[in-house]
Amino acid sequence: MKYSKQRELILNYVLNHNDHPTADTIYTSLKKDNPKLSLGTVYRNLIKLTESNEIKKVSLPGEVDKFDKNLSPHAHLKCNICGCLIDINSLEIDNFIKSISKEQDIKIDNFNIIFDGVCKNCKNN
Amino acid sequence: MKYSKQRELILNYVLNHNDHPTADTIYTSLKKDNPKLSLGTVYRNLIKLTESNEIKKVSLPGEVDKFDKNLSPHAHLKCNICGCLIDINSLEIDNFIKSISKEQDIKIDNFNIIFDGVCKNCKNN
DNA sequence: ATTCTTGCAAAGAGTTTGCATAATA
DNA sequence: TATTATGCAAACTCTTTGCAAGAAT
Repeated sequence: MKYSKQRELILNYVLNHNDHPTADTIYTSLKKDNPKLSLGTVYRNLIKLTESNEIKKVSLPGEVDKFDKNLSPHAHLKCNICGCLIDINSLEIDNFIKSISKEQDIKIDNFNIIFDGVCKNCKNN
Repeated sequence: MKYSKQRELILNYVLNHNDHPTADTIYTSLKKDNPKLSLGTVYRNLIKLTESNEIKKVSLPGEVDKFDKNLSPHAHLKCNICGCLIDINSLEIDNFIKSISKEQDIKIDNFNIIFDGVCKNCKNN
């Protein structure tokens, strides 16, 4: 993979944002200082960065794909109140994967877990 | 909601298939005996049937939406070998939801859990 | 010099929608 | 008769792709 300034900008954008940006968010934001940047380039680089495991893709049903700097296996919670999407890191996930694999006699290589509900902040305010 | 023959056909199709059909699969199949059926009608009815909780929608990342007659909360396993998509019904899921809600201090109303891996059949053959 | 990447625009897949007509209640 | 649903086609959103020009090795 050859170096490109565009790819560096895109990667840095994702690494510096905790809010799971979309391709279009990244494009619109970076275009301000890089008027020649094209949306195709953003898509192509997000795919490459995902394939090289520098970032992760997060797919929510009925929503545009989002990108995540958090590489560890984790779940997501979509809050119905504030609309935020937050990472859920927990040992419970690993326990769950292990016990369900054993119980169901299946092999789990990867998972996609999304909760709909209310985040900690909204729940306690 | 007014009765329609098209909606009945679409609902029955989903109820009689265990393989999580897509809108297009349903359309193509029903069109054989109902040449005037339109894809728009299929989409509109699948939305209505989902809203009235007669069927469920299953969204897999990067794949077309699928529809499911299994109304109980459950997970899915996508087998990397045979390509099948199977329902995972287990009490472990409920335990997981409860313990993670407590641990993270969040409220979970709904979930979307998809495993990638190897199904029981492929694993043991 | 060769290979990879870009910008641009067009095409693609899947889904939704506007509208006149038809069916249901 | 009033409301809801249909068929058809066009529109829409998100994403991918072909190609000639430009940048990196």
